[in-house]
Amino acid sequence: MTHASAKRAIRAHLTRDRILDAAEEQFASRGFHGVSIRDITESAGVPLALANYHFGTKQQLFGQVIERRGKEHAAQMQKYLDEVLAAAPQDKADPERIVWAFCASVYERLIHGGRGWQRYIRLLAWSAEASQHEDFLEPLNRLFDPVLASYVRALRKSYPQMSTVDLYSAFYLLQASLVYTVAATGGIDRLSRGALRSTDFKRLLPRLVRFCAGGFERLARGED
Amino acid sequence: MTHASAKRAIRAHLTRDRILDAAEEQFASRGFHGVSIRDITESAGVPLALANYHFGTKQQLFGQVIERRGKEHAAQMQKYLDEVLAAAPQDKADPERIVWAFCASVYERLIHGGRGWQRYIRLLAWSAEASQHEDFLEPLNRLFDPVLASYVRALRKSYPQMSTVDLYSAFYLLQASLVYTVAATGGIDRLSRGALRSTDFKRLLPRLVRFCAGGFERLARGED
DNA sequence: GTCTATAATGAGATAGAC
DNA sequence: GTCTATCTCATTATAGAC
Repeated sequence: MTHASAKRAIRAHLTRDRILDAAEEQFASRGFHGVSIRDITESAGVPLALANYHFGTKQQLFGQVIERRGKEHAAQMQKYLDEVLAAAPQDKADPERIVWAFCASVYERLIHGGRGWQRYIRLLAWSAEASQHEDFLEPLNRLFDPVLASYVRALRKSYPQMSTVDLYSAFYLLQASLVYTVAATGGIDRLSRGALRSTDFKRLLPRLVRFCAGGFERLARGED
Repeated sequence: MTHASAKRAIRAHLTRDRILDAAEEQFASRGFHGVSIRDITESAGVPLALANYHFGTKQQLFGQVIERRGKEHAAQMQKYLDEVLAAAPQDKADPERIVWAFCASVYERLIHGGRGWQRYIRLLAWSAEASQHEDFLEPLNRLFDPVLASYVRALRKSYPQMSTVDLYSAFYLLQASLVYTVAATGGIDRLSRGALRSTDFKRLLPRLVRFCAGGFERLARGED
C-alpha cells in the first residue's frame, strides 16, 4: 500500500465513523422512520452521497449501527446470566438475580457507558417498540434471539411448576418494563410533576427489577 | 334547511365518518408518522382534498380520531375507579382491584368492542410510545391526564407508607406493561414459538393485572 | 473517496372548476 | 361538498466531475 492510499484509507475510516456516530444519534432520538439520510449526513457534516457510498441503503446503515455495539452487548447479557447460574445450586437461581442480570448491561451502559452507549440503548428501545415485521429489525433479532431464549430457559428452571403461558407472559412483561423505561418517552414527568423523571434510570431500573421480580412471584404463585 | 341541502349535509357526514374510520385504521396500524394523508383518503375511497377540507391539518385529523372515542373511554376509566373506591372501606381499596380497573376498559374493548374500538386502542398504544414532546399528543394528554392522576391518588391511599418515587415508579411500570401489551408488536411470538401470541389479550391482560399487583406489593414492602 | 448536481418519488396542502 | 390538477417541499438514491 502506498503512503497516499494509506492516508486515504484512514480518512475513509474516519468518515465511516462520523456517519455511524451520527446515525446512532439520530436513530436513537427519533427512530428508524423518523430519520432521513439527510438528517444523518448533515449531522455528521459530510455530503449526502457518502452515506450511500459507504453503507448502501438506509436499512444496511441501520444494521451496521446495531452490530457495532450489539455483539458486545449480547455477549455480556449472556455472560451475566451464566455467572448467576454458575453461582446457583442445580441451576435454580434466585429469579430476582436473573431479572437483575437481564437488566444489568442496559443499566451499566446507561449510567456509565458514555454518550455512544446511551444512544445505542435508546436505539434498542425504539427498535423493541417497532413491529416485529419491520425488515430493519432483522440484524437485531439475529443477535438477541439466542440470548433471550437462554434467559427464558433459566427462568423455567427456577419456576419448574409455572405454566408455559404464565412464564412467557411474565417474561414479556419484564421486556415491556425494560423497553418502556429505557425509551423514556416522558410519560411520568408531567404526571408526577417532577418527582420522578423518566430519564432517571438510576432510580428507575433497580425498582424495575424488584417490581418484575414481584410480578414473577405473583404469577408463579398461581391463580388465587 | 331545504331538502337538497339536507341531503348534502347527510352525504358530508358520511364522508367525514369514512375519513375518520380510515384514519383510525391507518394510524392504528402504522402510527402518526407512518401514515400519509394519501394513505387515509385512498383507504377511505375519497379524493385527497376532502381530508383537508373537512378536518384541516393532519394533526387536527388525528385529534378528531382520538376524541371521537377517547371521551367515552376516559370517562369509563374514571367510573371504574370510582366504583372500586366506593366499595372499599375508607378509600383503601385492594390495589389489585385498582390495577384491574385501570386495565378493564382496554380489556373489554379489545375483546368485545368490535373493530373500531380495537383500532382505537392500538392507536393509543402507538401514541403512548411516542415522545411526549410530539405536538399531535396534545388532545390525548388533555383527555387522560386527569384520569391518570386520580388513579395515582387512589393507589397512594392504598399504600400510604410507600415513598413517592416508589409509587410513581410502580405506576409507570403498570403503564409500560399495558402499553407494550396492547401494542402487540410481536416480540413474544417468535421466542415462545407460538405458545403465546402477543395478540392473545384474553390470556395476557389478566396475567398483566396479577403481575403488576405483585410488582406493587414488592415495591411497597420496601428495600429488603 | 469525495462532492456537486440531479433524477425520481412521495409528502402536505391548496386553487379553482364543478 | 366534491374532485382534478398542481404547488412546494423533502425524501432516497445515483450519476459523473474531481
